[in-house]
Amino acid sequence: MSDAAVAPEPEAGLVLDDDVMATDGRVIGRRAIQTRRRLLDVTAALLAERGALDLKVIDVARVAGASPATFYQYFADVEDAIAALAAELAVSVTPISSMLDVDWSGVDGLDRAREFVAAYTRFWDENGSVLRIMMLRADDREERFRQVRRAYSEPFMIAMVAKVRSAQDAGQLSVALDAEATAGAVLAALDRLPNYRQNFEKRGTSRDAMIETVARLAHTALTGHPLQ
Amino acid sequence: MSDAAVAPEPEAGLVLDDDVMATDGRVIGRRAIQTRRRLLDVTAALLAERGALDLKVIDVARVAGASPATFYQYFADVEDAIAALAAELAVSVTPISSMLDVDWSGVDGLDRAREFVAAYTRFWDENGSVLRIMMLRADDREERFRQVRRAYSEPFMIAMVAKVRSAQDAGQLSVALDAEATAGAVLAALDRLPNYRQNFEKRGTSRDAMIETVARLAHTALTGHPLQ
DNA sequence: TGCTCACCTGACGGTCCGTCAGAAGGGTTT
DNA sequence: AAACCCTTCTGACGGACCGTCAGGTGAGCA
Repeated sequence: MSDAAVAPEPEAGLVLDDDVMATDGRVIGRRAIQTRRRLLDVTAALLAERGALDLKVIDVARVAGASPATFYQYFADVEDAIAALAAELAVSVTPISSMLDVDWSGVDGLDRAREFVAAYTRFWDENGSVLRIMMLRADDREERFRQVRRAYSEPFMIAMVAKVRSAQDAGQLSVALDAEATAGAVLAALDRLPNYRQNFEKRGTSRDAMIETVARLAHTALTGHPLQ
Repeated sequence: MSDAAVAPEPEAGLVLDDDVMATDGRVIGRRAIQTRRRLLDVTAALLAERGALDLKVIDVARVAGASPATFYQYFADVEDAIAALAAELAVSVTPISSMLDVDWSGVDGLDRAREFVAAYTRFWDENGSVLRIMMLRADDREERFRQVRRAYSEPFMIAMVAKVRSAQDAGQLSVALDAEATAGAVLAALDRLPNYRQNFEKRGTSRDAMIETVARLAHTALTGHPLQ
């Protein structure tokens, strides 16, 4: 039969599919978990394909081979599904924030910075369509997304603030710089730059050059080492 | 008298209410211009008040005291109105991009940087709800918003790239830094940081400290002067 | 085979969209 | 001021999508 709707990615990854509840509060079983996952995967796919504002429940359901009513069994609305996707990303990004645990003040600090920036940029390339909505709705003061964004950003902020403080303690970095603001500025650049990439490439700036440059700027801002 | 033929357009009035067309292509008169403006103002107000995704044509029309059909006479849909608002912002931001025309390499360079960052942050505080959608939809590869965003960002990019290049020519700044990417990183930080402000203030970082810190980081990135 | 319960869906009232044809406004001519 | 005309506005409508029921379906088990 060719009536099979889009086959969802079998690669599950580190998802929190256990302890998931339906909208009526009951804990769901194995079959329901699969259905929910299919709906989430289709939501992510359509989000990447069309834009952010053209996402209809009816389309997600149809592509997932389910009825719209099924969608509402697991999510209050489309944003609820996007929030669930964003919460998964907040978990799956931790390997990247862990990359900040190594010291950047040594001779290979710039190499570590470069690896980190490359990994973070790649993560945005892969998940930008969900992350962008997370950012937008958090900026819009939607509490649900603010919480998810905090969970997402916190590890980066903590690690970067620690770098700034230790550079300041070592006398490498001016204490006129606010540690939180410095970390925030670096993270802000990392969060927006991947979105500018297409424009850069149109102007002749390659992805690698962008990563190299941002790595150097971040390295300087977080360690106080001179710009090289 | 009032219809002086050769009078050059006073480009100061940052609104493009002249030469505005209805969706059917006809040039509209004075009464229609007022109606259109009312609809735009209400759109901006509701956008700031509720979030980005909860904006209905029917609400805009009702608050503006018009019929939904009137709205469609001037805009194809809600996004079209937001794009028009963003286009106005791209014009009204030019006084701020002009602030970059002064030199930052002298002893008062940091003061100029601080003034610039403060002005740009304030502009985001006032117009963030429209700018955020412009950014999101441009990131979503919506051509209309990409064009508006380019018009908005271009003056900043040009001026910042010029700063980087001249610092590199003067031997103040490493040529390992790509000029476009450096300018983009600074602009990226400026575009996202105002949105993090609330979180900062919750953590005890004041608005002024944020501006001060970002000004120092931007000053260093664009001039090559050491971080002070 | 038939039972059971977790899971799924058809169908429906309601809201909003986007588009007409025609009404209302307001300026000009007679 | 009445008649005219062009611009601007709107009531009303078919259609799309929303979100919610009550009831249908099927996998596992006796």
